[in-house]
Amino acid sequence: MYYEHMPAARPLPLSRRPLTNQQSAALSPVFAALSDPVRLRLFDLVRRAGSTGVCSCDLTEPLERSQPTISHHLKVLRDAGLVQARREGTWLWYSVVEESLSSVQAFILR
Amino acid sequence: MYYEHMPAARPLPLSRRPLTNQQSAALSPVFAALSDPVRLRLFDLVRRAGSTGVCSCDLTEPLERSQPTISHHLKVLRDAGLVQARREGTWLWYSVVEESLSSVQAFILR
DNA sequence: TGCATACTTTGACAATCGTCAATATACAAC
DNA sequence: GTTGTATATTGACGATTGTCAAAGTATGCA
Repeated sequence: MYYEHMPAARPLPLSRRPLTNQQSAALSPVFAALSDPVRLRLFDLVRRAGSTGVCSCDLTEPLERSQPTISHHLKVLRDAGLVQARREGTWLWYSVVEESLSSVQAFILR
Repeated sequence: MYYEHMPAARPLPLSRRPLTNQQSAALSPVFAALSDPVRLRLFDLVRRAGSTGVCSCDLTEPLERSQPTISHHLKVLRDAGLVQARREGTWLWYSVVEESLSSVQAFILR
């Protein structure tokens, strides 16, 4: 059953091979970024704002968390490549990175 | 921009409303279950085994973790509803719960 | 320069997590 | 019963996490 015991002459197509260590290491941070309920709602609010984006200051109230906490969560989402920030004066406008969920989508449909 | 300021007379369709606290609380454990690289590969190996399933004893070696650790991770995946176990003698055959990723899929396409 | 606003970083805390060794449980065969 | 195999649970450990108060940084304006 373990894949090492399979014949090597005809390798499976790439997508049908077991997830490699590197693949899982690259993918798990995306899942981790969405593994917190506050971050899930945060990402949803940002996505809902569309290409215009949403000011970070408008996110603390609906999520009932302190401003540093929201800033922390936004950094996690940013580090995972899920959202991006665009500065406009003192404001930061957050918007989702389009197709950032494609790796998750690919894993589901794998 | 905050949704409470939107007119209430014509509510958005259910899927276009902001993620509720309950929805995020129900969804985040699924993401959390897949947020660890070892569990990601574990889930992938189980899914790869198809409806036949795979014996837990065949999972410790490829993942290079101790038996209790694999057992722990399998429990996390089980609690998240991602995999299920069927006993056959002393063996436990693990298989994925079909459509267990539908909630994740729904969130992505939301 | 100074002040105000928007946001980040630091530091601390309790809580949770991933891991393993040791132990316990479940089942089959004898 | 005993013995052996498969899996789960317990307990401990360091590491990471979510949270906030406090302090720091950045930008704009007077």
